[in-house]
Amino acid sequence: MQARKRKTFPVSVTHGHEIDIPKRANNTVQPKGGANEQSIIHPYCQSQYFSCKGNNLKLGQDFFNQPCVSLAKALLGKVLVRVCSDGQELRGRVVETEAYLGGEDKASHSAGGKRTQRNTAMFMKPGTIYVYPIYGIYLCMNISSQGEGAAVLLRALEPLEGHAAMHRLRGARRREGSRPLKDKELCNGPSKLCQALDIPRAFDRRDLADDPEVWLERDTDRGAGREPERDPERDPEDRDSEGAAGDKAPPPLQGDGGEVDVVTSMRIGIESHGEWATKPLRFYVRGNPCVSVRDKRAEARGGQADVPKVVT
DNA sequence: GTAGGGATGGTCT
DNA sequence: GACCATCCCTACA
Repeated sequence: MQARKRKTFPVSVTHGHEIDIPKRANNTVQPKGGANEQSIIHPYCQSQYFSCKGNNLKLGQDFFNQPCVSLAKALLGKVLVRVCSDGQELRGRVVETEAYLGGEDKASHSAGGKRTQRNTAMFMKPGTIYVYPIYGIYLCMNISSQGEGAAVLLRALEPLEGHAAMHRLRGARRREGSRPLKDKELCNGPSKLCQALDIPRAFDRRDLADDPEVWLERDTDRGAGREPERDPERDPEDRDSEGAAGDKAPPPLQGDGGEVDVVTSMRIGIESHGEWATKPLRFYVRGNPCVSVRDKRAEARGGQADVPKVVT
C-alpha cells in the first residue's frame, strides 16, 4: 500500500509527517531565500520553521534534571530519536513510562541505595541512559532523573518514522512464518522498543542530552494522534494503522509545552515487591493504542490509579 | 481480547 | 541457585 497522501505541503517534514505550513495569500510557500533554498532544506532538521543549528528540538540537561515522577510524566509525548549505523533515523513518541524512585523504592534496581556494576547509570547525572538485560535475552531502557538512584523506564513508543526498519529489527527475533506485526505492536513494551530502535547494551551510561546516536526531542507534530505514517516499504497487507484495530484515535498531543491526557496506574511486572508494586508510578497516554497494558479501571476513574498516595 | 505457559540467560545473593 | 521492570505463541471465549 502506498503512503496516503495528505493535504499538507511536503517541503518540511517532521518525524516523517508533513507539517502544515502556513501558506501565503497566493497559496504558495516562500522558503526563506527563494525557491533555490527550498532544495537544500533538510526534510527534518532544516525546516525553515524548526531551523536547527545544533537541533533546537533536542532536549538538554535541564529537561532531565527534575524529580523522577515529574520526568516520567514530562517524557510522555516526547520523541525518542535513534540514528542507525547506516544513517537512518528512527523515531518514536513516548507514550508510556514508569518511575523508579531509587533508594526507598523496593521495586527499583537501586532499592536501599544498592549500587552495583549493572545499575551504576541510575546514580549518574540526570539524562544518563540505563540499559540492562532482563530474562537473559531482552533489554530495557531507562533514563536517570533527579534523585539518588532514580530513573524512568521507557515502556512504550508510538512509531513515527522508520517503520520498515523497525519491522525488520523486530522480525529478526521472531519465528519464521509467524504473523506480521502490526504497527502498534512494534514498540508496545520496554524490550520491544529496544529491539525496534536498535538500542544496544552499549548505550548504558551514555548521556541522552549529548549523544550523536540517540536523543530526545520535543514533538513538533501538531497532528500527533492522527493516523501513523505509512511506510511504502511495508507489507501492503498490513492495514493495522487503519484506526489501530478498532481503537479510537488517540487524543491529540500538544507537542512541546502542551498537555497530554495522562493515565496513572500501577507498574507492571513487579508483583513480588509488596506495597511498592501498587504505587501509582506508571504513566501513559490515554487511548493510545501503542501502550503495552491499559488499566481500564484507572481510565474509568479519570486517569487515577486505585492507590491515592503518590510517592515523589 | 485475554489468559496461561514456556523460553531464556544475566545478575545477585 | 533463584530471581527476573519480558516476549511469544497457543488456546479459548
